[in-house]
Amino acid sequence: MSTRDAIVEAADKLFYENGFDHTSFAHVAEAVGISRGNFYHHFKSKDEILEAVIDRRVSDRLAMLEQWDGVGETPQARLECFVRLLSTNREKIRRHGCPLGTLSSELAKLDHPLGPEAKRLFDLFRSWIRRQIEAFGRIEDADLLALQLLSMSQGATTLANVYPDEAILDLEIQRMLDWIADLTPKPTPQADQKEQS
Amino acid sequence: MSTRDAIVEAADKLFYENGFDHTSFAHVAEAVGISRGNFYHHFKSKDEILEAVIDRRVSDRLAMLEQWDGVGETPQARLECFVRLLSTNREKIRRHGCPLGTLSSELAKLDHPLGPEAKRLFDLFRSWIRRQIEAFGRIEDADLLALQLLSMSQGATTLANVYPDEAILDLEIQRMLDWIADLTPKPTPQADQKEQS
DNA sequence: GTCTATATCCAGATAGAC
DNA sequence: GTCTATCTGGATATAGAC
Repeated sequence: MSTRDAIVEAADKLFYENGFDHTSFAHVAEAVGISRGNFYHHFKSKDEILEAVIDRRVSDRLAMLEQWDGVGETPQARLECFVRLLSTNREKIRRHGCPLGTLSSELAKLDHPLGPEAKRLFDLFRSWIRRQIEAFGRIEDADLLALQLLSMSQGATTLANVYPDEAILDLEIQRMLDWIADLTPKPTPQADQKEQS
Repeated sequence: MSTRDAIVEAADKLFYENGFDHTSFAHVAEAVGISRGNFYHHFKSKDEILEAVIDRRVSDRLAMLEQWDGVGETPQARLECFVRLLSTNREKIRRHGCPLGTLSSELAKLDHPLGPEAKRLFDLFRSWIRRQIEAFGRIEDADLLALQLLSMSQGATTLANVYPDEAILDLEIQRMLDWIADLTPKPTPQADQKEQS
């Protein structure tokens, strides 16, 4: 692996664990095993490293979403991949929150020019979830429902970070799974007022 | 107002807008109109200012919750005060997120010793919401439902911060109001119409 | 490409005059 | 109680040797 990639990988991890602003070159240098001065052969500034980290996260998540596209037979099974991600990473989430949400929040507070770039990560999930929901046939409100699932995941990860010692994340995960199950089109047993035409 | 109070007030605002770590004494000094050196007559360290800011937020929210206790006739009306708070502060939320959630997230990333103190702010709302729900007669799951409402508010504020230009916060607020309405014990199951469309 | 050495700046914190 | 002046450390960033 190239030194550049090693820097981006270590910075990605440290930005997540300790925050972008709080992470210094000294921290990254120690993690990679190089000297501080060496950074500037690969990056002109700290912001350039942040940009590379965001790009790395984008391509990483993009690859993951494309892999999920090949999972299961139903959009429900694919949406469950998203929820399962929270379960798999529960320990990290409890300690450091959501890698997307916390970065976005921090850059917003710093009024950082790359804040809008972090939004791309959310857009990635937003549109992928929307496509799954559209596969249910719910075209009109697919985007709103996608935002709803994203909102649930952000609420779950934030609370799990506040109360790391409680089983809150698992409860929220179950709520999300139930929500996905309720998305499935089913014959309406009780009187339903709607379905115009 | 004493200089000490002025410092805490300005620090509270700046910590919220720009983050605790990123806010320097120079920023606070300029906002208050005093010199940097004067801080140390009132506080021994920056962490002491943070502690005072958290105490201020706690007593501030406590007073607000006590005021809400006198609002309306039903627990539903009181819970709506909580949701209305998001609506009233929508512009600040879009720009800086939730004052509780973002502080808690930042202190977790910094591994700051006062991180657990920030949790007190969540506990305040958690127990207040729980009491309102218990007033509905739902004793067993009141705490879980309180966490659910807190989770919704955190998801809503985080997404509103990510997508400040969209009307996402208002949609989430409506979802929360619907959720509160569904909490109300209903005599006739016929009147139950959920939005499963 | 990687290193050491250093420049520059700004942070938190201190000392002491008034 | 407030100020100015200063200490000290750590941050980003640069220069130049190897």
